[in-house]
Amino acid sequence: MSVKLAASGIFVKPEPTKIGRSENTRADIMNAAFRFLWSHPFRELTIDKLMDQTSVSRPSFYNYFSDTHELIESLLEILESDILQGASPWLTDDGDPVALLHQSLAAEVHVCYRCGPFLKAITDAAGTDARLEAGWYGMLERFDDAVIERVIADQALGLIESFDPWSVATALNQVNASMYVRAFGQRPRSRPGPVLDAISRLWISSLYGERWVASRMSTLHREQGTSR
Amino acid sequence: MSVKLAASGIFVKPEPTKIGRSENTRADIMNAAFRFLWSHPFRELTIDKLMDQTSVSRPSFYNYFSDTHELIESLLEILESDILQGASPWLTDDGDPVALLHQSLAAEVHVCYRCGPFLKAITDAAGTDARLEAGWYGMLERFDDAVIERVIADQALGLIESFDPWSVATALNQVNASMYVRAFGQRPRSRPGPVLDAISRLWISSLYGERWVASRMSTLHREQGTSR
DNA sequence: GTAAATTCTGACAATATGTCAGTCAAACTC
DNA sequence: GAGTTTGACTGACATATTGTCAGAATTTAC
Repeated sequence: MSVKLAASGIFVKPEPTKIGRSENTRADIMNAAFRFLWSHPFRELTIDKLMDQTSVSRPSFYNYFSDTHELIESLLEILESDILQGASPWLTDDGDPVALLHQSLAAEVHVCYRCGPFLKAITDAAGTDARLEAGWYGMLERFDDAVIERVIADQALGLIESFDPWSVATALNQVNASMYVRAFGQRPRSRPGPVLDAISRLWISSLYGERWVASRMSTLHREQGTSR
Repeated sequence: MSVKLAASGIFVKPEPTKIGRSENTRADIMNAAFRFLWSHPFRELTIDKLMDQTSVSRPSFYNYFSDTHELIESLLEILESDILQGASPWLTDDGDPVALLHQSLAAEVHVCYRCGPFLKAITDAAGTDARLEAGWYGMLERFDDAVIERVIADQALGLIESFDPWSVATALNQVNASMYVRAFGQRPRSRPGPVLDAISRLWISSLYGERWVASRMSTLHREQGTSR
């Protein structure tokens, strides 16, 4: 028995067939949180209101999470693997780097569009807790490292101009994260098309040069729906 | 009698010579907050601890601000004018657009480096209060609008390729804001040089094309200290 | 010097959090 | 299937922070 989270594509599944109420309760809480955060900001999430949406009482929350931040952290882990997976073409595959980059960005936009309000909840929550903030920055740094690695490889091939990859990679990943939060974090969400346009322009022009940008933009809206 | 905020360049000045304890107390509180946020994250700011750093008692806080968010909002207003002022060359002046843009970005980096931890406090606080969040987004939108206006003007002159200016301007401003918070928001702060490098590369390559980037980068570290 | 106005504070009520001892139910033993 | 063990659950409590208010204290006006 696994529970699908509405409109998010994220599953929180307890042990598939095993009985034990514990794992079910944990998934129950996580699902209630995700559902709540889809229509309310993180600041309105109290443990009281959250547990009202489950079958157990408020103190039971503390059997599974030490506080709301730890709960968010658990949800964040699920999200990270989802995003990384979509971003893999450019990071790992061989082939036209500009095409692969665009494909990866499209996939990332797609995932983040689908969980925008939750993404916003994470960044809001990160500001209120040191541990979660470290977790969030840790995730961003893992993304940075992956991008840096790819940039260095392409610099060695002469595809990318030789500049300090660290600061540019950091900045580019920041663009994405902050755009997703701002554009998709509150409903009604912005349409993903223009966001992908803007992000693609920044990544491609600052890494590979603007001569590639125009060709990508024209086919953009046809491609965006197909990925992932 | 005006009080200078340590290492920030921001002044909170009560009525210059007038007596009246009210305005002095208000400035006293704002300065205490700024000082506190320089070395502690926003989440650790309680009204109790804040007012311990002033000469009056905790309930007095409510004579001046309805809560901590309103206090941050007041400090934000001071900051906005500071930043806008430095960014004016590219936005309003005539001349080589790439040079002016670089000059504006350098000034903005300079200001934001000087109040990095406070900037982080604002974004953290924005996540915990709807009104402050609206104020923060409002400020970002005013920046967006100014950039859009300039982009449209340069597109009309053929200096910038014709693309949807809204999404690109939004993305570019997001780069800056999020980089400032991440790089300068926690001590030890990153050095401003590489941050300016990365930001400049993104702005210049995505707006005017990468052929301008290299020339800017070489002179960068000599220029950065002189502006403003 | 006295009255009016403003600023300040001690004490209170409200809300959310985290803890814990004790209860309850499932599952295991024989 | 009765008794025991294990783990999940809950009511009640202690704590922390917030926001309010009536009255005290201080400044300003006359």
